[in-house]
Amino acid sequence: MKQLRGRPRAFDEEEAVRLAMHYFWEHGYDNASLDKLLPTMGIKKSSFYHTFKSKEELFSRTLDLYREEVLTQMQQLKMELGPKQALLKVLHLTIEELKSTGEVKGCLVVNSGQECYKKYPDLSQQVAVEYRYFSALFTQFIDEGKANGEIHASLASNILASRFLNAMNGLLVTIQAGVDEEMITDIVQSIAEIID
Amino acid sequence: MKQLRGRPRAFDEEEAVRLAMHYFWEHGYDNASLDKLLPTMGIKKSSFYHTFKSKEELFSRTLDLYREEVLTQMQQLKMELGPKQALLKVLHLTIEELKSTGEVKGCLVVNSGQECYKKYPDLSQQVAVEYRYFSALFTQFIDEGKANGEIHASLASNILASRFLNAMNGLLVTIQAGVDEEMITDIVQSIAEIID
DNA sequence: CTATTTTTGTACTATTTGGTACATAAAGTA
DNA sequence: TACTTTATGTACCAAATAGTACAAAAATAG
Repeated sequence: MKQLRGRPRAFDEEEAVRLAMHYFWEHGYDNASLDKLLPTMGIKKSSFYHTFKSKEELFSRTLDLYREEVLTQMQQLKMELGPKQALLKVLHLTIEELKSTGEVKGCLVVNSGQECYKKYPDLSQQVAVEYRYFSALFTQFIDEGKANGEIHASLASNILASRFLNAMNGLLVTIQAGVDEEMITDIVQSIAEIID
Repeated sequence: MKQLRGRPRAFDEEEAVRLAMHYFWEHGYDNASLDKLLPTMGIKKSSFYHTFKSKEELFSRTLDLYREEVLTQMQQLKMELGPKQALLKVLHLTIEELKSTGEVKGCLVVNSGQECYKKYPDLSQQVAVEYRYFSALFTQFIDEGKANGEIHASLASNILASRFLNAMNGLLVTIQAGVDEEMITDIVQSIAEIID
């Protein structure tokens, strides 16, 4: 699968997408202008448009990459901590980030869901797809937690997963609305109890 | 308090702010360009900058107006339905909107919290202020519901209010992420139970 | 060495953005 | 009527935006 003809590419495509992903994650889609994105990716405009069709196409790839990476990391956490503690770890990572940096980036997929809603139908639809991956994994983890004996909640696992995800989504919004840390701590506790 | 000198204003300032509020609510702050906002408000650029300092200043006024209007409407609902049912009505309005229009505008203050976070510090701070008004009213309603005997939850009212608000924030995000209506219905039910 | 193919660097473009300049219109005041 | 004050209409502007044009560079194939 080696290069046959023409000038060889001077950058790693996958790595460029990864760098873009982090920039989008930090700044959002619209707010990530190409003029700042391209230096971050370490390539020039001509290379960009030669490799990627458009800004939207690049963003679409970062959404896929993000979902892949998060899912992989969660599987890793599950191996280390078990399914229930893995879910709780994801929850706690948010407030650890808040306490250490004073800010919170949130979830790229969830953020994009809000930013793209009613504005970028294609991206919006992709967000729905990516979200279902998270939902499915959370459901699976909860199932395993029940089998484990770690989770005692009686409701269906997919119901518990959607409630857990919903409350976590709210948590990000609530933090961004500037609610006191004390309240945040209580909310986190109440979210954890969903999968008790 | 009548006009003394100079050409009289040809538009109603309060009404212009209200029209702007609805446009911002529908399209978001950044996405509401002056070129579309001004026709909506029914005024020209010169009048706009003569009356309002800047786009940001106008938006600040719409945030205040929005909070005032929502709080007034909630007081009205409380008089009609009592405190607990008023809170539940606010919750249900979201899915009624979703079912009738297929979309959801959300809460202007909450939406702005996310859009302005890390980008417009002044607006972000104002959002935190407005949010506290909501939080305080929700707390008060829950207090009254307890006194009423309608609400039996044992936790402190401000805790319940923040959990209720948090879950409602999540609901908007979850809807925008494209989750099935079946799940949404369950989530709504679980939110209602917070103030049972 | 020449031709072909692919990538890259530089310059440009058309549109949209929030905001200004400035003359004119419409009122009150002397 | 002349003067002052406030509001409006039209034209403009500088910056930023995503995306293009095109020639030069760097590789392989013959």
